[in-house]
Amino acid sequence: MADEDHNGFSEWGGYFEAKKSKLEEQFAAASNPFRKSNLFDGISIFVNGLTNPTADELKRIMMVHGGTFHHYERSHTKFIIASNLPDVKVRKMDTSRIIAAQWVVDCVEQNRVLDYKPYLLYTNQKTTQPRLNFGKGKKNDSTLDNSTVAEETELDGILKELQQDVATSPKKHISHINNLSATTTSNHPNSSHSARTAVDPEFLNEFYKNSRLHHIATLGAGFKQYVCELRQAHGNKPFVKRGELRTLLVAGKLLSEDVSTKTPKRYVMHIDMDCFFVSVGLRSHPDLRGLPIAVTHSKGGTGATDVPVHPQANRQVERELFAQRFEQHLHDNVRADKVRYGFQKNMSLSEIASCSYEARAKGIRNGMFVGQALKLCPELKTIPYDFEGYREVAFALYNTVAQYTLNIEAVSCDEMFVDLTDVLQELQVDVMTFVTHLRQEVRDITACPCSAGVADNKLLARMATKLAKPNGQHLLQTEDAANYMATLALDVLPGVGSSITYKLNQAGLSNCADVQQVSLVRLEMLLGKKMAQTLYQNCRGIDPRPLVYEQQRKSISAEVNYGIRFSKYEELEKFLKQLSGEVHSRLIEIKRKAKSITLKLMVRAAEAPVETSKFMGHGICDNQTKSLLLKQSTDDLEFITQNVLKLMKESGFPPNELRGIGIHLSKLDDVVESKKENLIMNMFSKISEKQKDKSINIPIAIPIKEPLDMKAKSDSTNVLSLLKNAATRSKSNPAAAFKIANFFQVTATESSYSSSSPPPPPPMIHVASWADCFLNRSDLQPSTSKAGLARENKRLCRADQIVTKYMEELPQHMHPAIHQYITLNNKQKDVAPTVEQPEKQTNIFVNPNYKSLLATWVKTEAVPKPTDVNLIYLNICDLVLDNQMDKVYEIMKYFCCIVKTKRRNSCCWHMAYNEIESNIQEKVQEILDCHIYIREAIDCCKCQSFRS
DNA sequence: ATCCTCCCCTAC
DNA sequence: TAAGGTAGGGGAGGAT
Ligand SMILES: Nc1ccn([C@H]2C[C@H](O)[C@@H](COP(=O)(O)OP(=O)(O)OP(=O)(O)O)O2)c(=O)n1
Ligand SMILES: [Mg+2]
Ligand SMILES: [Mg+2]
Ligand SMILES: [Mg+2]
Repeated sequence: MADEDHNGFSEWGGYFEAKKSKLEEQFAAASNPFRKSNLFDGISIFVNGLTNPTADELKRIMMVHGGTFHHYERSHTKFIIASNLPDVKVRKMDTSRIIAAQWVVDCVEQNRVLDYKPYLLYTNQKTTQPRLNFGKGKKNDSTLDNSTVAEETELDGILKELQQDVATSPKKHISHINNLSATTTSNHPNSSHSARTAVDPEFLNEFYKNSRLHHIATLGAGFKQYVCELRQAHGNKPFVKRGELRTLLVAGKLLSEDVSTKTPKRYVMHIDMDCFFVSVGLRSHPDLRGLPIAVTHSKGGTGATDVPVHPQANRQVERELFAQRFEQHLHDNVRADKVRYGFQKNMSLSEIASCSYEARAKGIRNGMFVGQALKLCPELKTIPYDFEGYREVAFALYNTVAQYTLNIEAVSCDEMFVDLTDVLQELQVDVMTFVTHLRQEVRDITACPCSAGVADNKLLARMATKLAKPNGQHLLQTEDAANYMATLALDVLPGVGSSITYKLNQAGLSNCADVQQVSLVRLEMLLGKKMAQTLYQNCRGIDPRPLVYEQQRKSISAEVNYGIRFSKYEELEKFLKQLSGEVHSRLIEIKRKAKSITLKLMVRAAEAPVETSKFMGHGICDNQTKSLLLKQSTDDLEFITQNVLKLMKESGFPPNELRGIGIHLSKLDDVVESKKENLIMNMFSKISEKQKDKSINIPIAIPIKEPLDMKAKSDSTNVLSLLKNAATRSKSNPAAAFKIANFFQVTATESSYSSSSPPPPPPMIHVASWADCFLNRSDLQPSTSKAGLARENKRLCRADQIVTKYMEELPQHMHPAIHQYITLNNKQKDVAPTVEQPEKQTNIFVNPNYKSLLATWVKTEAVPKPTDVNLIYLNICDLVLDNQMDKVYEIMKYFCCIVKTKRRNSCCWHMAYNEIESNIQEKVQEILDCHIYIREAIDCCKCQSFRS
């Protein structure tokens, strides 16, 4: 609670504190004196939309009977009370908690907590998981929080702070604000179906929500970022936790005596959670401990051995094709078995994300199909995913380690390398004593076991972890390394998978001992230079790689190879646009720009059956990739989308043959140290820089120091007022107005071309389509024709150059939102030149373009200025007073949406929104004696935790 | 030589 | 039914 004053948070103290205490007081005052029973003790509800009794009434009932009323949905909200909800929204929700208001009434009437199931609104529920939101704070989970140290150290504070702000990938950010005038349209609660194929607009969300691989990838990337931020925030401060541990160890007489004389030795630790998903899952299924368990989407049991299979799917054929194509996989045990048994009739092809060690004893492995696993172990129990839980435990793991050292190389959400040399040096403690303590701490906090290996390089540390698992630790001495390695199979080496193992096997090498006997040259012939070098060293236990603490991202992508079934180009195009939006928002999230766009396609192999064995799977496919080098790096959605569509068209594949689509952005520009000082000023100066190296003579009107002047004058340096001033000023000061109008008219003309109309079609020269090259495999060497195509593309690029230049350059120097806003104001001024404006500034929302303005504000300001928040609030208030409730609703809805999508992790923005919203609610209450129903507020655990 | 594009491979 | 993503390393072969 005391850690809100980092990163400009404190600016928010006032707003935020006010809100917090108000809410708390409200509740405390309302709940205590009037309580009649404890009927709803421990039960919380959130009212979504219009209900009978009303939300207010339900709130009163809950309070009177000891329950909790949530003003917005939280992760731990027990029930959502609703009467009917729009279909679209229902799909995004966990319908198993949505019940009718009547339940509350009936409970009170009978004075007991009734079974809620008869009151479920949606009975054909799907158990979907919320899609990962990395930036969401820890939820108030007792297993995690109760056991953390009572006193909050400084690092602790930073940890908690940063935990909120790390990169995210939330997947449920559309605002749910009920229309004020909502005469709730007729909905069909039971028509709610899951999005089966990518044709359904909800598919992308639904898929990502449920994709384990998406979740672990996102988490992994998040933790790499997290480590960077922790390190940057930490500076040279001491690690408080080290001192505590030292005291503890002194008390227990566990410090090594002679250590001070030892030559400093390097200690690399590798730490990894044991069967991560399973361990997390078992926390809520304690009865299943000790049994063979798997985490999977499939329910398991008999259902999984008698799964419905599409009548036109042919598992036998697919199995054989797979065998032909991926011969090398048949020598990989897991995959070979997957082929041999997995494709048997009616066996579930759902993958096991993680299985318990009891299951492993029966031969079950991570990644195996459920059907096959059930053959190995018919009593295998399955448990569902708990993505939120993985996030929490992963944070706990990282945070625990981070309190001792930040020499951490993040590997994945359940795994990292740590250089312990420093800590050990300071603590003068034996390595394994330290590791024991650390692991115990992780276990205490997470209730999940982990294992750790220590050695003097990463490879051996990994090997040591393998030896240690499960729930153990191991120190691998370098002297023993070569001998130990000799006993190992090849594929246990990191970087050696089924293909390389296969190649080596073909060459007569079947384990590390064999490879140790082989010359470097021979390995090079087999595997290429780099792999040979690595393998040559690794099989001897040598690994010179340093730990990389701050990992710099090199690319970003979004890919879906599941549920891709299109019949028309329009469907495909719609999906491509969605997917472009997805990568784009990820790109924005990391605040970078990309210079290269790659479209990756999975296309049904000619021989492969149209219906895949795995439900909605990609089956056997050929992969194709096509990339485009931009003239300049971009983060413009429209531009990216257009290029993606262009690449797609070039590919020429029929939509119905596609089985997977991915968009990759690479050649990212350098990271900018976010000096969010005054973005708008940067924009102005960028324009003038551009001006210099451009030979076109655009009259530049705003001297760089103009905004500076404004800054000085208008006591607030915020974007909003700057924008407003720029606009107003143009009205009151004709000279300035001329200049500004002049300038923006020029740029606006160019940009309206670029943003509203698609680029002109390229000259119609025959270009061999990408698919042509691919489909007529027999005709041409693909490489030749591809090269030809590439050449062709480049030429076309050059032909478009002049137009393209504008299209690419303009949007990134000045945000279209901003010039549209300003231009519009100026245009209006031109059209109806000017009654002298009174002192009172015009309401921002009078401008038809207010949405852009809002969006720009949210996007450009890392931390919203109180002045701006106030301004927005006052402006909306005006509308309320003016009884323009439709507009108020519209604004709030949009604002909420923007904050949620653009500022997922920024609690100061969440609070800004909440602040405005609650104040507006009050105003509405006061003036109109009614309430704007908001279905879902900003959904962020961190903010919530402040209030509870 | 060195770069680039289009792959393939691996890991979680 | 099922949710087969994502990032990085690196090789082959052509362009420069
Ligand atoms: N094919 C795979 C491999 C892993 N994972 C997920 C689930 C795992 O729990 C998590 C961590 O992967 P690990 O390789 O660390 O495997 P486990 O933690 O499950 O087991 P171990 O005890 O071997 O580390 O990643 C997955 O979804 N699919
Ligand atoms: Mg693990
Ligand atoms: Mg792991
Ligand atoms: Mg391996």
